[in-house]
Amino acid sequence: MPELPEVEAVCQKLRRDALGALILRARMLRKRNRALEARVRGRRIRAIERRAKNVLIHLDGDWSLRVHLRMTGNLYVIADARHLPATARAWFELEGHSGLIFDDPRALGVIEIHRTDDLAALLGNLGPEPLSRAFTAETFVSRARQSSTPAKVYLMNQEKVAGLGNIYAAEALHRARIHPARAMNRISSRKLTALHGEIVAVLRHAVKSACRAYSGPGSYNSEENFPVAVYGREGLPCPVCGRGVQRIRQAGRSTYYCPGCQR
DNA sequence: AACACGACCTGGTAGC
DNA sequence: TGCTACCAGGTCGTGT
Repeated sequence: MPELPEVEAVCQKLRRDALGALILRARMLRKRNRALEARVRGRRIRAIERRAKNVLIHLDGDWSLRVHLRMTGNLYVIADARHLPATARAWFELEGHSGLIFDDPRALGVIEIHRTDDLAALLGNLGPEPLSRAFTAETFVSRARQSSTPAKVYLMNQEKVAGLGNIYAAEALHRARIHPARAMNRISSRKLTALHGEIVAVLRHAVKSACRAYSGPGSYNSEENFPVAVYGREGLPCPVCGRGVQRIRQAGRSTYYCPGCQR
């Protein structure tokens, strides 16, 4: 479900609610994982960071949890650890009876424990963080020009840009006026540079919206605050030109775009 | 190398 | 109401 902005909101809230907390015990609820349960017991949460759509929870003793929320995952602290949601995947009892919950109705998410030192290799294939200095227009454009992949599919590839998903890839392409099926190496450098800027702008805006809207349990309603132009709006008028938004299928996913604006 | 597709899971909703 | 079909903000492995 969540893309970079929603995962960022999860991390920021988790820092407020769980940083420094001691894990008294853990329980994997769907499928037992005794190694993980034993390894986190008695450790304190020392840092929480996001890398692409992964939540990294660093513990004492150079152990780290990697959580990927995939489509429906969520990670939050509840005041009373006994009140588990029915869809909880994992439960970490913290000091003071509170609980860190990995909630995941569709059970597509991932939770693993690794030596902190091993994370770099594990996540080594991910592309640059789009909100970091490493994501420059120059490197984005030069890499893009070497690929014949359709623009939307390219943007969804985590090895090219880390953290974009179906919504914000579509929105960035709409703002840059690029057709989602256009091969990257057939887009001008000028337009690719514009696309780079729109990726950053869309994500910055969406992070703010997601952080404002997110409150823990429940869904990510960032759409309430982030004004989507095309995503999920098949048949509705494009807010820029008024033409009907179209939906096509790319790599098994729905892509929304405006046939008037995007060429 | 680059792409499409199914698998992984569950739940919500539209249509008959 | 009850059934079916299809949809969903992600990623991986396999096949062409």
